[in-house]
Amino acid sequence: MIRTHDAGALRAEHVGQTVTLAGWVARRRDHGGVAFIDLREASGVVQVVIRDEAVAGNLRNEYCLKIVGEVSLRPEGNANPNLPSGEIEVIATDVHVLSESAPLPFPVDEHVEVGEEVRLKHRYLDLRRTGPNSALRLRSKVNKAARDVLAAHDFVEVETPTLTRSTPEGARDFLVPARLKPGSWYALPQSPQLFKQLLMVAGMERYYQIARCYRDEDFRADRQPEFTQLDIEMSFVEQDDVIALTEEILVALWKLVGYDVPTPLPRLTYAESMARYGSDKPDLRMGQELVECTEFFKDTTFRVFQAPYVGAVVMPGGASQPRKQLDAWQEWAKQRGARGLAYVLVGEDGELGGPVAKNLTDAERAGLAEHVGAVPGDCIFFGAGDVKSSRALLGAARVEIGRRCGLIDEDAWSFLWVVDAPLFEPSSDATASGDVALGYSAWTAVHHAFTSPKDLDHFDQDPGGSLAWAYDIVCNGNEIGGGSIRIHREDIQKRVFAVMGISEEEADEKFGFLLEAFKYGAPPHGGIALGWDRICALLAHTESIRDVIAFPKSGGGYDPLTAAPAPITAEQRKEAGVDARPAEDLPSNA
RNA sequence: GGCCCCGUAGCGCAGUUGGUUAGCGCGCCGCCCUGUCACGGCGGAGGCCGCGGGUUCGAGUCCCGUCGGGGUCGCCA
Repeated sequence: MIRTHDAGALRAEHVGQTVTLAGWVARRRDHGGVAFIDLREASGVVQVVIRDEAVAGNLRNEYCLKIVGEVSLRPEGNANPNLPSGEIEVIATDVHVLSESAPLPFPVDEHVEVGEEVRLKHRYLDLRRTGPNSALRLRSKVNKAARDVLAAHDFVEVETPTLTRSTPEGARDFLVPARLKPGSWYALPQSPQLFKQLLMVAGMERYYQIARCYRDEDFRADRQPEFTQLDIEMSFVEQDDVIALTEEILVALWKLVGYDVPTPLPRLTYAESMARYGSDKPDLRMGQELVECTEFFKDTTFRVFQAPYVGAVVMPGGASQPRKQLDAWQEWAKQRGARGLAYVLVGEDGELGGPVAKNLTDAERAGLAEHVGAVPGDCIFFGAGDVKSSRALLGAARVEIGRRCGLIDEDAWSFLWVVDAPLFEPSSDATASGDVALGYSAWTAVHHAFTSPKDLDHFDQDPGGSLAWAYDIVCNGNEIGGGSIRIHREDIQKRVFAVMGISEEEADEKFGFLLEAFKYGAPPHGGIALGWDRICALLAHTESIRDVIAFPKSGGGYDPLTAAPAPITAEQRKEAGVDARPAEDLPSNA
């Protein structure tokens, strides 16, 4: 090694030692006769004293240096308590410039706001900063912690192909031209779903992989075209086994940030979660549950509330919002596709106000506040209409209320399982191309087509009412993972396909290899996939998953650093076979 | 794909009702400075106001389009 000591690890106990350090100039304070250099490297920062002006004067920020010097106690009164190494300094006897630095595109400094675009373009500089740097180090520890837990349970880490066929997650595939078979294409996996099930047939029994997944969808704050899952599959297990293992992993992960996850984690059924929180990933760090009002308004004369569902959510102190703010809520609701957001203000005297109040009967006005749990000064928001969309609106309002009223404790952790998800949903709800593409019936799989029904005997008689052995793990309002017990019996699988309207030919074409594998003594199995980027972002206390990805892409799937995606040459185009005409295109899914 | 916000010096931003030479802080360059720690002082350089078009005597400012970024809904577990 070029260095003998880690700069940031030097303490008073090292005083008197001659050390060789290597690192970067974080800052230079040049006083002419004496200059101070903050030398930064992975372990931290130490102050280097240079008494030769000719040497110090030529140094600039982010020069890469080798320093030989003696560790010395700082003079009386000159210690810096803000620095772990603040009691000492290194008196340089030799300063060697390993590498100069051009003027920086942005300051490599903790306390300077820099736009994300320029940071990502020069991510290697951004990552020199403590915050971004430690996020990646944390991620590495997260990986190790998970691997340790899984290794202790005899899990086998297996890599699966990234050049493959489309997997049935329902998103758009990234496609790769096959040079040796012009006109044919690989798909990048949306997840290793099919492979991990094959590994169960293969008798691996316990598989995991920190797997890269690819989905060609529009981008959001929370999304990257390639992202990472901790992918797990186990044989001979039931739902509780997968849940128990997952909880063990979560305990190990959150231990890294000094939090003891209390297990077993609470569970909520999907139906209950939707009814109480209007969401399948409720944030339990706040209250403000939705209040069912359908029965309360069953005889109402107010037309808007003569609906299959009426629900409410209370905004504490919301009655004092100015009119402009209440109008903003209407806009907010309209943006979500609702007609508006009815509200009633509970005055300090208990009198109800707002445009809706006068439409209510005396009896309704008398009992309303108590029914929804509102107190004087509160605002009651209502959602009325069909159950699903009304609850979704109220659920979103609940979260928004939490944010605006500061009801969420940002230091708190709330975990829960959402279980008993429906097996199917009406295809009309799944407007996407992907899910609908699998079959042409009224029903499509909520999770995916290989999820086991809870009631093996009757699920196809009442597709809309049947439940799945599927479970989602939710943390602070984020779905951080989800999985299911899979179908391992050919007859059940065929019946599920039948409900979804997937013909034998189509099933064969899309994943015949899996169905074939299942003919040879497939074990009962199930698993889970954890959203690794989001989990790391939560642990790092950062908003964006970009902060825990070494080289993330920006909007539109653009990589600001490499400028990918990029055009290709005519030669590449020809060789790759991008324009080759296949013998015949597959039938359209639409 | 819909809607909203933002593009001004290397970085972060200001720029009035449309008005003459576009500012501030940091950084950068030069000089000075022996105890600083986000050191300090003096001086200096640095601008296609994202791009294209329009309105106007006159556009950083108003209008249309476009590109880039961010957010949100759709989509996506």
